Formats: sequence, C-alpha cells, structure tokens
Amino acid sequence: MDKKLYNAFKAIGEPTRLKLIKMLSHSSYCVCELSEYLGMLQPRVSQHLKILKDEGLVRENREGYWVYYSLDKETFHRLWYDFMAFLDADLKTMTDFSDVVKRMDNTDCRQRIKDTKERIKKSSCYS
Amino acid sequence: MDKKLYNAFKAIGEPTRLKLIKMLSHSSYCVCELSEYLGMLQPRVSQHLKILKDEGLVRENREGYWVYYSLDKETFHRLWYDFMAFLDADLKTMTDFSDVVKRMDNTDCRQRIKDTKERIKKSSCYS
DNA sequence: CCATTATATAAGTGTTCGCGAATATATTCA
DNA sequence: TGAATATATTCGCGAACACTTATATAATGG
Repeated sequence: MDKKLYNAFKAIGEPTRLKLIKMLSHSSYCVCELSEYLGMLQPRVSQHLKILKDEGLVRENREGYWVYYSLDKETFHRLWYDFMAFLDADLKTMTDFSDVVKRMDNTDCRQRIKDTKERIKKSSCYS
Repeated sequence: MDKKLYNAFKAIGEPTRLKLIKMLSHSSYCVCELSEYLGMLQPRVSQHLKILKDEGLVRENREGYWVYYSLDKETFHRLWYDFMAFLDADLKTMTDFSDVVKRMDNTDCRQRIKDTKERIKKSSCYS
C-alpha cells in the first residue's frame, strides 16, 4: 500500500487541519495569526501545521520571529493525480497487491460462489 | 466547517479502506471475495465498507446471499471538485468562518506584528 | 420451521489521536 | 548574557478508532 497516499488524505481529513488549509488558501499567515484568527491555542496550530508540512501540503518561511506558512497547491494537485493513477493502475503490477493477486488466482472463493449459485439456479428450476 | 468534506477524506485516508477502494476500482466484489483476497476477517471488511458507503464512495447491490460492492467514481470526482470549490470560496461568505472573519477584523494581531517589525527595523537602522 | 450461507452488528481491547498545560528552542535586541 | 517574542516540542489524559471475537440479521432452500 502506498503509505504516502493514505497519509496525505488522513492529513486533510481532520477538521482543524482543513480549517488551516482553508486559511492558507486565502493567504499566508504566521502561527500567531492563525492561532488568533481561529481562536486556537498556539501549540494546537503548530502541531497540525507540522503534520501538514510532513505531507508537503504546506511550506514554511521564517521571517525573524515569525514563521509564515503557505499552501503548496502543487502538492494537492499531484496528490489527486497520484490517486487517480493508483485507481487506474493494473493490480497485477502493484507490489503492494502481490499477495492479493496470488490469492485471487486461487479460485476457491470464486468457484464456491459459482457452485452455490448454480445449485440455487438448478433447484429453482425444479421447484 | 463542511463536515462531509473532511469525513470523506478521513474515509479515504486509512490503509485498509484504501485497499478496498483499489480492489473495487478493479472490479465489483462481494464481501466474501474481498475478505478472502485481502486476507482479512469478514467483519473487518464489512465495517470498513460501511464507512465508505456512508460517504457515498461505494454502492451495494444484493444478489441473493451476496452483497456486491462497487465504486462510485462520480462521488470521488465530485469530492475533489467540492474541495477545490472550498479552497477557492471567499472566506467572508463561508458561514463556518464567520467567527474567524470577525476576529480577522480585530487588527490586534496584525497590528502587533507590524509594530514589532517596525520597531526592529528602526533599531536596526540605528545600530 | 430449520439448516445453510453470507453479511451486519455488538462487545471488548489495545492503539492512535487531538487537545491543553508545561517546557524547550529559536530569533532578535539591549 | 539576559530579556522579549514567537514557535516547537513534550507529557498526560480522554475520546476515537481499528481490530478480533461473538452474536444477530438477512436470504435461500429443504
């Protein structure tokens, strides 16, 4: 499984972080501004910004005392592109699914379902 | 804050669910197939499918004993569209940010930063 | 109605996560 | 070096979460 992919979505999928993302889509802000405008304590803001930064979704620029954060929109677009590529990719070529593909070759389940369906169908014909 | 938006990303941002999504992008499967192919216990698969279904990311179709799940690709595309609209929207018109906008009008923070910066600049000129 | 097959739900448990409080680090200036 | 300002990190707690086990529900046929 592509670790980066689901981690990026997890980073976006949290209310506080989504608020931060929206703020930074409006403009760049330093931590104290985000903290004051959102009515949140500073450590809370810093912690979430770190998570977003680790996923490359935001960048930081220090200016003296202040650290200004900005949105990396390119990362967002690349994320969706990668996700679409993940969906379109051939299962058989994906290393994370090699075990899955192996199990899909064992037709146990598929055969069992097929057999059961036919058995039902037959018995229905007779009834 | 748009509850649906971050919940959808949270749903995608989990390794097991991302695997399920990938499986269903390949084909429709019933729960017992997903369970067997992914090597997971059936309740685990059912529970995660429920979360995906609640977000409209997958659909279910019962066929006799079996419940076949399929990917709702339209929901995925709409999700990203909504997310982009969320980023582009004007903060002032977003009800979820009315308090934030109010606090941004209080120029306390901005003014404090400005003052500090000017004080630094001035003193730097003299040094 | 009972057995069978598949799926959903509930209960219990260990882990992760978000938060606030306290502390540490970084930067700048005196 | 010490003070002031801003930010990062650590710690502890309660809630949320993912997983397994056990049980309940749904659908079908005898």
